[in-house]
Amino acid sequence: MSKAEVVPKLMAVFQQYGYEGASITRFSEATQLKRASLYHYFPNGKEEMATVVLDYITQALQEQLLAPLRSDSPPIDRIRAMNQNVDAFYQHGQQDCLLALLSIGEAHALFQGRVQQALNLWIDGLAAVLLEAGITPTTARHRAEDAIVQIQGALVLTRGLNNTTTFERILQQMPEMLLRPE
Amino acid sequence: MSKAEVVPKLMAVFQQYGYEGASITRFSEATQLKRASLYHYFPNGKEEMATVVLDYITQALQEQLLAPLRSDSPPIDRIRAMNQNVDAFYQHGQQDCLLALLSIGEAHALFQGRVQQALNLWIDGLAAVLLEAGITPTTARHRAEDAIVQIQGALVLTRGLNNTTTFERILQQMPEMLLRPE
DNA sequence: GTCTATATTTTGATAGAC
DNA sequence: GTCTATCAAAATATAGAC
Repeated sequence: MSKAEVVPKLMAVFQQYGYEGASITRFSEATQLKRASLYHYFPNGKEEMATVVLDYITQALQEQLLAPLRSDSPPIDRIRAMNQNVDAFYQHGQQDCLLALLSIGEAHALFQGRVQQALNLWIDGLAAVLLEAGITPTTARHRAEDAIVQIQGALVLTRGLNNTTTFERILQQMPEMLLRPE
Repeated sequence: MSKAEVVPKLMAVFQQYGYEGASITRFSEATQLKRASLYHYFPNGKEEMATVVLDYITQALQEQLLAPLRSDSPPIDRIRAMNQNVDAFYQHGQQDCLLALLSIGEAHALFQGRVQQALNLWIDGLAAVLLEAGITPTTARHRAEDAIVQIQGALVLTRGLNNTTTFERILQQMPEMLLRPE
């Protein structure tokens, strides 16, 4: 099995259990590899696994969420395209966000830099579209932050209420929220 | 030391490390009690501790966040009063929300009922104020959900960006967001 | 109510065979 | 590259003294 096949399975474990809840045993079950095999791929254990997974999702962020924002369609259609992929990315809100999970507990100190970088990529990508749509810079930045705030908050509520309707509603109202007149 | 003095210290550990990251050793350090003493108070260990902490914060939610919503001031002032306490409750966004943390990993199955109940109390309390302010029922429910979404999302961003400005801005714009014309 | 001591299980990690 | 075997450390939990 190649490393490229292993990483998404590790990601799934981190997404389900968070950093401290993700044990080597759980990784072993998810990948069908014994503990020692995992250490062959990742000599520094869990911390290295999380680093690789973070790089993997940062690339997914760029390809699946940011790329659609740079098409030549009208701004509102680009945001809708991103949101369709957001919906798939988080499985209608049923999948936790790793950037949020890796900010908790001892993971926070370890991965703060990478998490911050990924979130800023996302915010900057959204703000760029809003600028193109004629929104002023400060407002564009604020609204882009609000979009990520709403996605992350909706994920929390989806889990807490055990119900994806809020997540879907938030995504639906987001394009017009972002592009409303100032 | 009484149980009432112990509970807030346990809460702080859960808030910092999440459910799976909170170990009996960390509880022992935080309370200055040896492991066995903690089992004297909570024979069922960590699960019972989390249950008691959840009841404790549900009460704090009612007293500190919901009570201000039932004053006889104008709706906008009541929401502002709640938000002042939200700001203190989460220490300007620097303290994680236990309702979010206890929805992760194995904690989710254990505490889903209590978490859902607490979140619905909060949403219902906010929606009631919006109804009094003349907002129609469906919109009131949606906006109340949006408020909790924004608070939770802002907490995630505060941690991820290592910066409380977004949290403060979200709280500041929330009263007018909630009461804007339909 | 708090402690020491101890038992048990789980976790993280490594050595070395194939 | 994957495994078995093994270890040390940490975690959960209990018994019983004071």
